[in-house]
Amino acid sequence: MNAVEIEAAISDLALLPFDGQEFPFAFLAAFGNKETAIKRLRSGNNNLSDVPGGVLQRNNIHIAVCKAGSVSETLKALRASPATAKAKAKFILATDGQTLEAEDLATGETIAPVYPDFPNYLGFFLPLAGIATIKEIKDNPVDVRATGRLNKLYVELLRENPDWATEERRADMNHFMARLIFCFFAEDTDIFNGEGLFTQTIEQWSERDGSNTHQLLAEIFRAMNIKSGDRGICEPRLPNWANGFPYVNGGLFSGSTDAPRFTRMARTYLIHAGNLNWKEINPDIFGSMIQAVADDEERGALGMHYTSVPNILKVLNPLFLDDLRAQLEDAGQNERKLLNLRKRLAHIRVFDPACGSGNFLVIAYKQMREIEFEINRRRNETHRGSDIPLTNFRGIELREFPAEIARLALIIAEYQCDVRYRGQKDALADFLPLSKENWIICGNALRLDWLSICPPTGTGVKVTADDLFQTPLDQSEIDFENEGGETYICGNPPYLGSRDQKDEHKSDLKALFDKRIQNWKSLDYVAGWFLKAADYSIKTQAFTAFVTTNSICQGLQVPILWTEIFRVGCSIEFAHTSFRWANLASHNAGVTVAIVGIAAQPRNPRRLFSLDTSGSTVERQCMHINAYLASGESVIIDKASHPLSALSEMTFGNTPIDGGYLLLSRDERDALGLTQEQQHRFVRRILGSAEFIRGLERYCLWINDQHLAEALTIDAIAQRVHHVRSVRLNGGKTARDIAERSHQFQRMFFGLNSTLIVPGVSSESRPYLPVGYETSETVISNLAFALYDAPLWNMALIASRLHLVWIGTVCGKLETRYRYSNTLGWNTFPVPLLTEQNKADLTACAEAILLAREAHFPATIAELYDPEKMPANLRHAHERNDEVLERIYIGRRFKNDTERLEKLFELYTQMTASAVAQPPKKSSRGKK
DNA sequence: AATCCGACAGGGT
DNA sequence: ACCCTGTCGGATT
Repeated sequence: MNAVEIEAAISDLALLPFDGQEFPFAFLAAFGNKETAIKRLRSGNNNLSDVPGGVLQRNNIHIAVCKAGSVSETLKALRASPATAKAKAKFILATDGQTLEAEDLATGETIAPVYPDFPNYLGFFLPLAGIATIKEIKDNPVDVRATGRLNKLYVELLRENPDWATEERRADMNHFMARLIFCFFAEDTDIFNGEGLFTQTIEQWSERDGSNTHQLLAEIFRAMNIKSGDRGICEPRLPNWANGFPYVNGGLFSGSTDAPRFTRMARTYLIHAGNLNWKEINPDIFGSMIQAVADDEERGALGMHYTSVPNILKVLNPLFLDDLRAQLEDAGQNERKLLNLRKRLAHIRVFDPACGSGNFLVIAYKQMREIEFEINRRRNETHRGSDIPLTNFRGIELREFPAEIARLALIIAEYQCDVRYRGQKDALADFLPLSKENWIICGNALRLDWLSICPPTGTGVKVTADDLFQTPLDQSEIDFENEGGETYICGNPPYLGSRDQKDEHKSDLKALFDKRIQNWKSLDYVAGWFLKAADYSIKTQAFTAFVTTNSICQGLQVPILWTEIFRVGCSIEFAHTSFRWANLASHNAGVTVAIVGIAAQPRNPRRLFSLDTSGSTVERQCMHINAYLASGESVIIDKASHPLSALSEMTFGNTPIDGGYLLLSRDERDALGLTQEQQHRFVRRILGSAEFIRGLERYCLWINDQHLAEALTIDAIAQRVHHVRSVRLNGGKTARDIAERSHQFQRMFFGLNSTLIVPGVSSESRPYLPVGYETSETVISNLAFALYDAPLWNMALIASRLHLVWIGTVCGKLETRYRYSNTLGWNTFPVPLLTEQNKADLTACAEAILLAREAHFPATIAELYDPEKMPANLRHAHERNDEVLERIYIGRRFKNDTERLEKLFELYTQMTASAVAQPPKKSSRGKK
């Protein structure tokens, strides 16, 4: 269950008449306990309580219902109960149906609301559902509740008004929801005259069956679009109950006042939502929660998508907030400096070209208001109106609903800041009517002209949007109050790997990259934002920082994207290396992201952030940050089809493309019922990454053409080949191309005498890359790389710390795992010319590593290279190997990985600069 | 003809 | 319900 569902369940429970017998079980059920678990507790089997009327669930909660007036004593008894400690309860809770007291035993936090109000403490109870660590949700239960209630309303309205769910009317529906949210907020914050005016008006004047609710709403909306001076003359006359609503407009209440039809339930949901305290809505996170309401795909994870404030600050602080705060610090009490800073604040534009529901803009705005307030405080002008115009916070968003919400979130943020810093009275005086300017553009950011939406100061650029999309007409008429100002571009644009892009995404990228660079089809969708930002920055001196999938700074994409960004004239000003971007949606694994800041005139020093092992941020300052987000001159590693140094050829393993029919478990192999001789002829051991690393047993059919006829006489084999064929015929082009030789892998490579195997993906926790020596009988699958019949000293290189550092930097990654590549990592690996003596020494080192492993037979590679348990003799063998190899490079051990990487980049640059073509080398690879 | 990638995916605990 | 760690084969070059 997610937070929204739990909220709904406990709210429902609190509304029911109190039933002492039932309460503990209903409470547990509300937090997602299964029927069977409840049944077991009810029967007493799993009830560990030693308190009268108590229910105790292990590792969870001890609940007791007591007679009226004895709640406090009962809680005391629960706290003192030996069973509470023994069962490791996290919470204790006592209630008599009048009041409820509970304690979080881990934190000592207690609550004591009157019974019907306990759902207000959702955040307190969330650890019961295992979502304790989410600070934003715990601190903002109102946002979760609001989301849940609006969602119910939204779903019910669409059910009753199917026409509003159509493409044409979705915009109306979204606009309608935005209006409601505004009204809910306004009635709880004195923006409307009278607390609860909106909800009460609906409740009093509409029919209980909901039949005329839409008419009421239409009238209220109409009122909010009529200035008070015009109220007397408008046609038709406003009814009295609508006349109490102020003129708001601001685009929010202009246009059609149409409202969807309500059912009895929808009306109840509306009132239920209105009864929440919207004053406490937190626009930082409310927007990202609520946007899921209008998104069919996201609705299942309602309230689970939000971008946490600390993560957003990872972008905004280095981009410009740190600098503002430093200037504030520097100003001290100096009048002139304070005024300069205030003026500077007023001319800062923040532009998020993928703004979603406005997270980044809202937080940037709030942070800037905080700084401005500090200035005003030092100058004793605390009631002074803000000089920071909301219209300097611009955004582009593709989806309509989030775009509506973003604008609303900014309006709410502005009001809340005014209340907080200037007081309720001043805040109200300036609030209505809303400005009608529209600074959140709904459109495709990759197709729109950013210069028009966020024009450079002093130029009169008109909207020149691309033919496909229309920019709102009045857009170019909005003046930026940005004369002599600064522009900061930020955000978290969508990521979409090359393979997962739809035609529309591809064509967006094509419009940007085609005719400009090669191989753009392999870029992630997010790359489009970086290119547009780079182009924009060159013209306007803007600074940009985006959250991005880390893959644009790894492997294949680096030479494609960054060569162009650097060519345009931008460089990386600051960066945050890979970290996991928490996404609460269960099963939706968090994605690994980086933050990259680019600028045409980057400020110094360059700042490179990363997370240390304990998860806290560390900052390094350096002269340059390269495209791999490492400190150092801009070196870009291109793929090479043969080794640049004098190394053996490494080949990609054999791809089955078999739907599982060429691959065999041991049981499947035995089930073929082959004779010893047949098995020897047609079946081989096969290794991919997992098999090699974890020592798993796997086999495959391996049929040479000259034995095909014989193989097909064996029924079990013939059937499998037949299945492979049909799988391939139904597959993609790659598969169809080889359908006519379905007894074989895509390729049939193997070693004549020996094979070195390097896994394609392996855990980053290991201190060395796994590499193994296998007999020629073993087949290497596409999930690993192979060196067929290569001298053993090659293995010494792969097993070295130097190589791990190189691979970890220049190859792609799977999240943060090492992902090996022959073309990007092995062929580019810079190695000094090795003497025969060097090779002999390295061969001895490799043998020593193999022997050290052998001593622990049958331990797997995963066990041997577990950083906690790596055996001492193996560690020694690797130390020795590193010692020998590093002496070949620089005559001593390297001090650290930074030094290793610098040397490797240096060698690589030398090797590629000398441009002496290496003769292509063919290894003695078996081929049939 | 040869591989690189995954707003992941699947197994283990 | 996380935590750990690498499948699989299509799309792209």
